[in-house]
Parts: sequence; C-alpha cells; structure tokens
Amino acid sequence: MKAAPRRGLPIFEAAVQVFSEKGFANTSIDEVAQRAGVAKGTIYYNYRSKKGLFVALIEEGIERLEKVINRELARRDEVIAQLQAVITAHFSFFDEHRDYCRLLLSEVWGLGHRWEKQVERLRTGPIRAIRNVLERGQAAGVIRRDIEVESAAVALFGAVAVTALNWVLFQGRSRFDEVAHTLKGIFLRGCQAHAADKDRETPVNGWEPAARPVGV
Amino acid sequence: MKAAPRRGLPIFEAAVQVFSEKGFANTSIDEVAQRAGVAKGTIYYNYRSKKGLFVALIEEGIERLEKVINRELARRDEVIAQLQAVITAHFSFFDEHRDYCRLLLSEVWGLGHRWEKQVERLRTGPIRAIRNVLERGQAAGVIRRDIEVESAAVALFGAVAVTALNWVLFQGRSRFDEVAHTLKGIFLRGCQAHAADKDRETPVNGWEPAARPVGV
Amino acid sequence: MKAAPRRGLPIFEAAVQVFSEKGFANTSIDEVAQRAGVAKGTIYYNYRSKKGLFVALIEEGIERLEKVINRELARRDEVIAQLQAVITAHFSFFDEHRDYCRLLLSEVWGLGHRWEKQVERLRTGPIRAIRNVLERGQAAGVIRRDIEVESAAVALFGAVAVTALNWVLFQGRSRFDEVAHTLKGIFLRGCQAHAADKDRETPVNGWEPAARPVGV
Amino acid sequence: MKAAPRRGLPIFEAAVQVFSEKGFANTSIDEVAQRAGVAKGTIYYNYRSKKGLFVALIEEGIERLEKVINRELARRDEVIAQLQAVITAHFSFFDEHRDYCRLLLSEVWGLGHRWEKQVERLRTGPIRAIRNVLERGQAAGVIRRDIEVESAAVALFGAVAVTALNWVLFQGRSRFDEVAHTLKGIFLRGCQAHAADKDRETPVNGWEPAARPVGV
DNA sequence: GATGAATGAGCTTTCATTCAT
DNA sequence: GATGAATGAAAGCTCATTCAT
Repeated sequence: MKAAPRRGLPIFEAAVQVFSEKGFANTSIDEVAQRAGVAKGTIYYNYRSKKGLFVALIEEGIERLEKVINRELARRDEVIAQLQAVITAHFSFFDEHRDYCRLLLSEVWGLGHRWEKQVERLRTGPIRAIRNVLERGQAAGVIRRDIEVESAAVALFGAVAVTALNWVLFQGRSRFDEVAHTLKGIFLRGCQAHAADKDRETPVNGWEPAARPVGV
Repeated sequence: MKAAPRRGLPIFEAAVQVFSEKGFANTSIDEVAQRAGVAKGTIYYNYRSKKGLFVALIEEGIERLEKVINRELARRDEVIAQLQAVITAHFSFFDEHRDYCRLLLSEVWGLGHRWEKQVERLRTGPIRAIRNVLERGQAAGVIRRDIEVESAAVALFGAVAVTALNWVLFQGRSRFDEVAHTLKGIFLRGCQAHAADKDRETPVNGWEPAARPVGV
Repeated sequence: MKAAPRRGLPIFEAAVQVFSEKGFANTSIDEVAQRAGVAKGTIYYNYRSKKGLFVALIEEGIERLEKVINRELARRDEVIAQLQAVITAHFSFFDEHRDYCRLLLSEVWGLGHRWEKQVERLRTGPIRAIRNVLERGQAAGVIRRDIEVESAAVALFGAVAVTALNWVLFQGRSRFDEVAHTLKGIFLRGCQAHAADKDRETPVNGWEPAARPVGV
Repeated sequence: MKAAPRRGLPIFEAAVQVFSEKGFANTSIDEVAQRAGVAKGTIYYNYRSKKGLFVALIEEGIERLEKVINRELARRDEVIAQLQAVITAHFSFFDEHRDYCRLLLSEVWGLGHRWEKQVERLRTGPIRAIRNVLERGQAAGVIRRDIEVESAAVALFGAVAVTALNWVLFQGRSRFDEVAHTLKGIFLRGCQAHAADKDRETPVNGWEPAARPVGV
C-alpha cells in the first residue's frame, strides 16, 4: 500500500497544485518533484505511478467534498434547508479548493472513460447525496414530482461546478454571496413544489415533450 | 488560406472524434491522420499545428452552437418561450455532438488559461445570448429581478453541459425528453417571476447571505 | 540538362541569397520559391534537386572568380604586379559577393567531402591560377624559392577569404583599401625574393623545422 | 549543473567526431548517441539541446586553442620568435584536431550570425592574442607599421586554418613541416620590419590604393 | 528510505520530393 | 511549362519509469 504520503504531505500538496494548473497530461513528475522539494525517485517510492498519484489526489478530494456535504445535511432535518446548505457548502468547497474544482471538471468529468472509477465515485458520493435529498423531498411533497431526481442532481452539480469555476477564473464584479444566492434562488424555487402545484402534476408552463427538433 | 479544409472535411471530422475521445494532450497527430485516411504531413499542410487544428475545431463548434441558439431565439418573441427553446436546443446540440460537449467542457472550460481566447468566445457567444434573454425578461418583469444574470447564464450553461455529458456517458433508463424536461422545469420555474413575487423583491425562502461557512 | 535557369534568373538569384543567409541545410526550397516568386514545383522543374541547385550556384561562382582572376592576370606581365592585382581582385570579389564568400568558405571548403567535386574545382581553378603565378615568379627569381607554392596559394586564398568575411561581418573602423593594403603588404613582401636573398637559399630567420611540438 | 559531461567524456568526443564529419545541421542526435554508446535521452540529460551540445564543444575547442597559443607566447620574449611559435602551435593544433579545424572554419566562422557569441570568442581569444603580439612588435619596431594589426591577425588565422584544412583533407606530397615552414616564411617576412624599412614608412612596392575595380 | 543518472518509446514538426492537373 | 496538394521519412525533444547506489 504505497499510496500513503511520507511525513507531512509535501508531495501531495505539490501535486494538487501542479496538476490543477496544467492538467494531468501536461504535468511532469519532474515539476511535481521540484515543487515538493524531493528527488524524482522519491515520488515513485511513494506512489506507484503518475496515474496512481493523480487518482489518489482525486479520490481524496471526492471524499472531502462528500464529507462536507454530508456534514451539512446531517445538521438539518428539513429538505429545503438541506438543499440550501448543500449548495452553499458545495460552492464554498469549490471556491476554497479551486484546484479540485478544475481537476474534477476538466480531467475527471470531461474525459469519463479514462477515469471511470473516479467518475463513478463522484456519482455515488456527492451527487448521490444530493439525489437522496431530492427524493426525500419528493416523498415529503416539498419537491416537485415531475422532475427526474437523477438529472436534477447532476444538473445541480454541474451548475455549481461550472459557475464556481467561472467565478474563480474570471471573478467579475459579482460577489461570492451574490453568486451563491443566485444559484440557490434558481434551484430551490425550480425544484420546490409550490402550494398551488400540489394537486396538479403538470408543469407550470405547458411545454411540449421536446421532440428532438434542433439540428446543426 | 491554409486554414480551410480540403475537399469534404475528413481531417476535421476525424480530429473531432479523436480529440474528444482522448483529450488534447493524449491525441497524437498520427492517429488523426490514420483515422482521416491521409498522411501525417497532410494535416500539417492544412493546419499550422496540432494546436491550430484543435482551435479551429473548437471555434467552429462554438459558432455552430451560437447559431443554433440564435436561430431558436429569433423564432420566438416571448422570453419564457425563448428560454425553453434555448434549453431544448442547447441540450439537443450537446446530445447530437457529444464530441463537442466533451471538448468544450473538459479541455476548454476546465483549463481556462490554456484556451483563453476560446473560453472568451464561449462567454461572449452562447452564454451571452442566454444572458441577454434573461435581461430582457427581467426588464419585462417575467424573470425574477433578484438573480444575477451573468451567474444564471453560466449556471444554465453548466447545468446543461454537465447533464448532457452525464446522460451521454451513462445513458441510464431516463429518456431524452425527460432529462430536457427536468432541466427546463427547474430553470424556468427557478427564474420565472411569479405573479405573487411581483410586489416583493425578497426571495421566496429567506436564506441567509451565505457567510462562507464551509471548510474542509 | 535541366540545370539552366528559365528566362531571367530569379530562382538563381533568390537561391544565392537564401543559401548564403542560412547555409545549405537550413535553407528550404519553400523559402527559395517564395523569394523567387514561383511555385515550389517550378524549382524542381528547373533543377533536379536541392543539391543540384546548390551545386549550380557554387560552380557558377567559382567560374566567375576564376574569370576575374584570369582577366587581371592577363592584363599584366610582371609577376609582382600580377600578384598585387590578384589580391585586389580576389578581395574585391569577395567584398562584392559576400554571399559567395560565405558559401565558399563555410559550406564548400569546410565540409570538403560533401562537395568534393566543387572543392576540386576551386583548387584547380582560382587557387591553381595563383599557384601558377607563384611558380612563374620562382622561375623568374622574383618569388622566394623556399616556399612551397601549393601551400602558399592555399594560404593566400584562405587569408583573403577569411579576412574578407571578417571584414564583411564586423566591418570595423578599418577601410576597405587599408585591409587590402595590409594583405598585399604581408603577402607580397612575404613571398618576394629580395635582392639580398638571391644568393642564399636559407630563410631570413633561421627557424627550426617545426618538429610537431604542440599538443593540447 | 546539467552542462557538465558525465564520467569521462564519451558523449563529448563522439559529438566532436560526428559534428565535424557532417556539420551541425546534418548531424543527428541519434547518431551521436549511437557513436557514444548511450541512449538518446542521455544526451539530453547532459546537454540542454543539440545546439547546447555543439556550443559546449566549440567553446571548449576555442579555449584549448587559446591556451596553446598563450602557452607558446609565454615561453618566449621576442616578438619574432613568438610569431613563429604561434604559427607552429596554431598549425599543429589544427593538425592534431582536424575536427575542430573543420568545425571552426565551416560552422562557426562561415555562418557568423548563427553562432555570434562563439565567433566573438574566437576573435577575442586566439585572434586577439596574435594581434597583441603584432602590436607589441610594431611598438618595438620589429613589425612593419604600415599593416593594420586587426586584419593581419585575422589573415594569419585564416591562412593557417584554411591551409591546415587543405593539408589535412588532401594531404598531398608536401610534408607537415614544409607547409608550416612556408606559412612562417610568408608571414614573418611579410610582417617583419627590415632594417632598410625602418626609416621609410611606405610599403616596399608602391601599389595604388585599390579603388575597388573588379566586378563580375 | 531516498536519490538521480540513464533510458527509450513516443511525440510534434519539418521538408525534399512527386505527380496529377 | 508551371503548379501546389500530398506525402512520409527523419529529426529534435520530452518524460514516465527504472535501478544501482
């Protein structure tokens, strides 16, 4: 089990930095070693391979994100409050760990087949947690029943991730809480079952079933 | 005029395929050439470099996406109908061009600094189009005024992209129209100004200003 | 005999320019074509190959140099006057055709085996002409008999070529005629048999036979 | 400290061989590696690039030549004796290191702009040393005052280099010491101030100021 | 435990040359 | 006579990985 770092965690931290700056393929072990202040061989002494190092990084990140989300969920009972908290936590996490945000989005999510295992972990971890909340909400009648929870959870994850990345990269004039506020505003209201909706199962705006019309 | 492909567009199409399968860095020109059925030199005869080929691909894709969105917008007058159409078109586009979807998300968006120019094009093209609709909607009173349009537009883009990619990659049991329906359901209702909201400017659910609480 | 240029001689002139600027190996046919304002294929229509083009250039240059030298020789009878004229002509030629100077020295002379034929032409043309003058001078008693004419001719060629190149490249404060004057001063006096020398066959300064002493 | 060779210097020696045989542009790293008996990567581990390797070679050579010349100069007091020794040493050096001779002449001197730094080193090293001797000789009255020392030094360098190369490449029937003897004979007598010259400052043979007459 | 010299497969890119038009 | 699209061999260089110390 060579996967554990040495003393502190210089290699680990250095790797996160470099990987997130340059992406997996453009990161050289040489640079990680240099940034960590160790010899190149040392990295191979601690991690099986470049890929092994990367995977260790990613999994650690997913676990942390999952933990954060679950912690926030555990602190609340009500579904709506939980959703609010999830979005805040999620967004904060990406804001604090821009590195992970980039890696998760660009390397892991985008090139699915190459990191299948890790994508699966994302889907069964953080996204599943969100999904569960939505399902409980549907059962309790506070979440609309005409949305498909799986897609909604993924959409929420995607919206937060992409928005966070955008905010981090091009931090415009909008403040952090404004952005989070907007996200919550859209998603909560979008998912919430209003009093008036409870009896009808049809969407508010009667759109047609989207018969794949648009081409290029 | 070296930038234009030859007769049909075998190199172009082959490149999209391979790039989207393996990502930019893991794609070898050799493989593109082989897939296109031309010699390696031919690619360099038509495109300045590997990066040049990639950029040509991306920009073409962005333009097409923008066109699709603008076409749908032009066909409608009302903001809500436009938003619906945009989501459908957007989702359909990514569904039909899974390759672009992957490239846009993983290579271009995720590694912002390496493709700055192209990211900017995305932001000033498709995303800007969505943003404009939202702004007009706010002016007309049909879109909530307490959401920040820039973030909302990015969030919509991200939600559609990530969901589309998820759907494409792990196409579960959910049908295409269900997913699009869900997206529309969430975003439309999430952004729409309800009759009851018109007089109050405060959000439905009184959440706190998100004081950056969550750590790791 | 594809070796002859077309109408005027744009390809030829362009080739001289580019070859002398970049050397043989670093010159691309593409650039020659562009500088000549013709298509790449046209060069291959007129010259068998890159090497063929280069050789044609070099031989033309050697012929011109030989002609210049022979013309100056033919105009004079006396050996000393001929030598003076040869040095002037030689130096002038290199000054006016810096391109050839560079090509001759760096490509042809320096990499003997690759252009054997052309080096031979140099040795049997211009250098031979100088050598003949020296031989006639020795016969007439105006050139010292203790110098070996072959080496002396080569040394003169080398001194002029390297000095000309140096002058062209780093044209310092010294004027053209000063440099030529210096060259002539050294070589003429160095080769000339002085009145006092006529009876003794020994060198002025009694140096030892140079028993290959110096190492590294 | 990547610039220093490994143990002995197999790469270095192999590189000198191949570069001098084929010239810079026609030398492939593959061949150097093969000749040195190491893997291609090893060369890049020890030298930054092909150009870096070449430059290291050249500079080493220039330094050695300079050392040889300076050593011989230091052993003597008198200018004439020094000049003799310089020519002998110079010629011997090129004879023993035919490789350097070729490289210096063809690559470095001929294509000045590409190796500017190294050409400058040549000019400020070995050539400058010769020049200094000539200047001291002029001051002491043993070297003619009507020659320009800079040009004379370059001419001497060129004559020796080109003659040495010629001798090495086509070693005719003339013996080493004959050639060196000839060079010394010409240059010493050519530069030396004869007793008779001391009072007159005009050249022996009253040549005209060389009004750039010769064309092509 | 840690190192870093050595490796070699694999990559992008260049360019002399050909040939159908 | 001229063209220029297409070719493919060959080059410089990178870098994950190994292993003797």
